[in-house]
Amino acid sequence: MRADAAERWQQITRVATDLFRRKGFSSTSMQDISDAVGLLKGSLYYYIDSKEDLLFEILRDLHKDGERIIAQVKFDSGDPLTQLRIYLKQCAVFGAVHADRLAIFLRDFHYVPPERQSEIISERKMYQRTVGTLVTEAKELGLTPPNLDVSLAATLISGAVAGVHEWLHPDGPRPLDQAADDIAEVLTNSIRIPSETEAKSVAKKGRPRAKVSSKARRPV
Amino acid sequence: MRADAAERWQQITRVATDLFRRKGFSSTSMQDISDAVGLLKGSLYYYIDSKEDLLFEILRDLHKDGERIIAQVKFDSGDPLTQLRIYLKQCAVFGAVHADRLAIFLRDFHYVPPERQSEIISERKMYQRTVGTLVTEAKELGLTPPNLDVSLAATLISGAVAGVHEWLHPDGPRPLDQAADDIAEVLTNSIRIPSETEAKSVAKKGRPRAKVSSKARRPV
DNA sequence: GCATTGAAAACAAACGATTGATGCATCAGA
DNA sequence: TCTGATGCATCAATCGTTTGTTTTCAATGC
Repeated sequence: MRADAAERWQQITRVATDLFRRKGFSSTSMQDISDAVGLLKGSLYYYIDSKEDLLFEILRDLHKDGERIIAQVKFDSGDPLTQLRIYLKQCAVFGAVHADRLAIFLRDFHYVPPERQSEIISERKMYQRTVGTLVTEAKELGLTPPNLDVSLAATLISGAVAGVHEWLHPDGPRPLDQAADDIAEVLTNSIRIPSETEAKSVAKKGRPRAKVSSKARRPV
Repeated sequence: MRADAAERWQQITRVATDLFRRKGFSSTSMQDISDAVGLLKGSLYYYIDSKEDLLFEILRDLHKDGERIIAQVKFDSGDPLTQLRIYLKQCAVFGAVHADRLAIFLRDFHYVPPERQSEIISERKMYQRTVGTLVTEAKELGLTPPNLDVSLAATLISGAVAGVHEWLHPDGPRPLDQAADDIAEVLTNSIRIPSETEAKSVAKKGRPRAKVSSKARRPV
């Protein structure tokens, strides 16, 4: 077999990932993909079975990468909040590194044929379940406010870390590791018991606030 | 008796909103909409100029509702963290109530013709700017950890509250007002100064876990 | 070392279906 | 009768996909 077959496949998935991310799955045509690859659109079907199949392959690869990352997280040290922090940091890094495919997953997953969805969807539930477990344990140990709604907090935190991919980039101004650390800390802090701090009286004079500027311009 | 023109228009936007939410903008056809409304697809063009125009009208209505809600928020009482809590609560309620159009906005906004996007996009930036301002003020007053990354925290909180619409429903098990209150509190708590709490020794049977030591210190 | 061969890889052309959109006819109510 | 509202037929373009053919190139035989 030709050695560049695998290379072509990688090229196709890479190009398709980029287009799906930018334009969305259903408004990306096979023509778009084949143009970017440099083939005729019919030739793509030598590598894939269908457009939905291509989406499935991309997301399944993401799924595998996600499983591998999660398996590397060590849960055997520290209190639940420390563990949660470590876990959330990993999630943040993962989101930044795989932002493209993650965005496609969160937005276009429903285009995957239903009978093939189950092979992918398990991972996300496990994400949320892991967070939920750690939050629950933290509350049982008295590390959280006693009236904390565990389910709500876990869902909120899961959703927050799932949205990180939209704005955290691996090549941003700050090192990714530091930013992910901060993210994990802020999110973990959201269920910690706050100290009763008084505001230092830094009297601010009349502050202009963000205001609704309705420049009702009608370009129509 | 031609007053049912407005009624038809409402019906069209309502049906389109539902379809756009469930299937996405680009995979919802005019045929789908006209079928649901009970007209032939050609007849829809008596009410709209184009498919993108219909999307624009829907999102602009959402935009207006958003502006109205924000204008009602009172910023003149309490410390920044209290104000932030109030603001985030309003955002959460808004997200739950207008979940359909918000989901469309966050996912399919880029289908709005570029020359019309500016009329809508201002609102979202203001959301984030308001959060950023309040977080900054809180830090200046010493209400947050001194090493808090203001920009990161604000972005994180904004993203978290923007994702609430995916899981918070007005007719959920808990009253919407209570749930939104909890959400706002948890998110505000994320930038509060935590107290150094020690975990109560709650013996957990089963697997040995959660070694509670003096690891409660926060690095960074 | 060169010609032959056969599968891999890509082209070329078309398929039927659907897309958003248009123009005109028609119908009903004021 | 006049006008707002809808039906009806159709447009060109594009969609994802299929089929048959051609090109490319490494392995093979001699």
